[in-house]
Amino acid sequence: MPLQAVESRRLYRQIADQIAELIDKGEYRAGSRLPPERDLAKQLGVSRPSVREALIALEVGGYVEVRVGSGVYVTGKRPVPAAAALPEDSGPFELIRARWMIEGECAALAAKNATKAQVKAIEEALDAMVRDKGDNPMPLDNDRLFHLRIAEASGNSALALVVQTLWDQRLGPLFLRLEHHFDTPGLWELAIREHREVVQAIIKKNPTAARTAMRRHMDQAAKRFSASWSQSRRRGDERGAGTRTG
Amino acid sequence: MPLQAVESRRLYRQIADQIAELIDKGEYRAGSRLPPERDLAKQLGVSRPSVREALIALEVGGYVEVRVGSGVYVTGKRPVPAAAALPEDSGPFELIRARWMIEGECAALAAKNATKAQVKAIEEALDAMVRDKGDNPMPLDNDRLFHLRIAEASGNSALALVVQTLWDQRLGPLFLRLEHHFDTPGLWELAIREHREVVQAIIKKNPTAARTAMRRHMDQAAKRFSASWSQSRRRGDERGAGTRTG
DNA sequence: TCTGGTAAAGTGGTCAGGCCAATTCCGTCG
DNA sequence: CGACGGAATTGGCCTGACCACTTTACCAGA
Repeated sequence: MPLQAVESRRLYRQIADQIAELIDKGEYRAGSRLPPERDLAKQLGVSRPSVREALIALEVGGYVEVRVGSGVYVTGKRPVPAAAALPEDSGPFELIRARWMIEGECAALAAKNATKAQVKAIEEALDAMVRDKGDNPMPLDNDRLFHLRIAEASGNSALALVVQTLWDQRLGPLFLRLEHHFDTPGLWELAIREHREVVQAIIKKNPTAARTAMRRHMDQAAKRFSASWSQSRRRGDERGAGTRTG
Repeated sequence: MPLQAVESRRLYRQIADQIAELIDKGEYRAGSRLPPERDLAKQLGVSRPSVREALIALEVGGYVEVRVGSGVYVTGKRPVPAAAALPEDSGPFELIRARWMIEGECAALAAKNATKAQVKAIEEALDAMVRDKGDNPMPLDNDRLFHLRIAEASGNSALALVVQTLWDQRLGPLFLRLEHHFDTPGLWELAIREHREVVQAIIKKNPTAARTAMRRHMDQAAKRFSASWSQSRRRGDERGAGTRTG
């Protein structure tokens, strides 16, 4: 009975993690076959449907390949542990704080290193944001694009990757509930103005100003978020560790 | 009978595609609830387990969110950029440079915020590294663990996520070739010494020293990497943008 | 009337057992 | 020795059931 009742995560996830761990540990090597579903079920003390669900999760995750009538095989190609995610209990402010730090440096580096083409790409993203600020989901996409292009202009693709990863966290279930609070037209207007300041600092090749402008943008974003946050979550007790400014 | 026998793909994939299509077509909007599993099963002419498998596939794909006792909800967020990866042409130095910046701050924050338990966890990782420095794949795992725990001790889970993401990039094809160059026992000894300095600064709650120690560790890592890099790649032309110091 | 709690309905989570279809394995026959 | 064919293995899918959690509706009490 390796599985606890208290475990709140759904069973198929526990099983999938367990199997994935065995694979990582080298228990089952790439190309080798996993035990039959029935055996796994018995071995783990769960039912076959649960094992099947776990295997499907692993399959869409690319960990294993299922061949009918033959068995389940380990693919071995672990294409970068499919996008780690933020823990459930972490508030959005930690995320914004991380972006404050990282994107501030990105802006500074971009001011130093950006090519003309990259500057143009950044301006285009900003223009698109201005143009689509009425439409519902669009400004957010363009907002993302703007920040991504600045990160790319830093000349460090690892930083660009990080910015992308952090931005993608907004797709998590936690943030979905909040995003529609942002649709107030006035708020987009403010965000655009802050963006413009960042762009101007980059054009002037002034790293310090670019960093300051980006950090200010993040501070304002935190404030805007804060309003809808406390509004939609009354039992709030965010620890805010690492959230405080510096 | 909407489903054909000739269809060779597995049933849960067909169902998942069908539901995803309905979502894309706007049949079910973001945030709205899907019909109950039982209804979907009847409506599509399949059994509930098959519907469940499809929903799990959609869930790990990020299309929907399942809330027990309540229902299945559309997240509305499509692509799930599933683990962005570093571009092929980016050298390892960009990655190290990004870590220089981010993990330096993590160390500083950890020196400020770490709990006793977190400090202990960091020390344990270091001890494990000392203990396993002979074994082949182990020190790298413990190295990863060490850096991860410092990031966690920063109190900002978004930063921890970033560190994890960057570290996972080492699994990419580019880096696998190089890692075995690190197996020289003397190099691990140096790395451990650098780690120890970071730990001591954290224990002393000295953020500045912690940041400096971590950055020095990264600089040294870059140097070590540099040796095996130029050695295994003669046609070198790394642009090194963003790699230069600061 | 309003408020509070409790019962009931709704919904996902999991299990058991079964049958079918594809694949694989192995012994037999040519 | 090789080709054939049947049995065993294994995944695919189904029926039906029971449980736990959430949401809703209703009724008693203030």
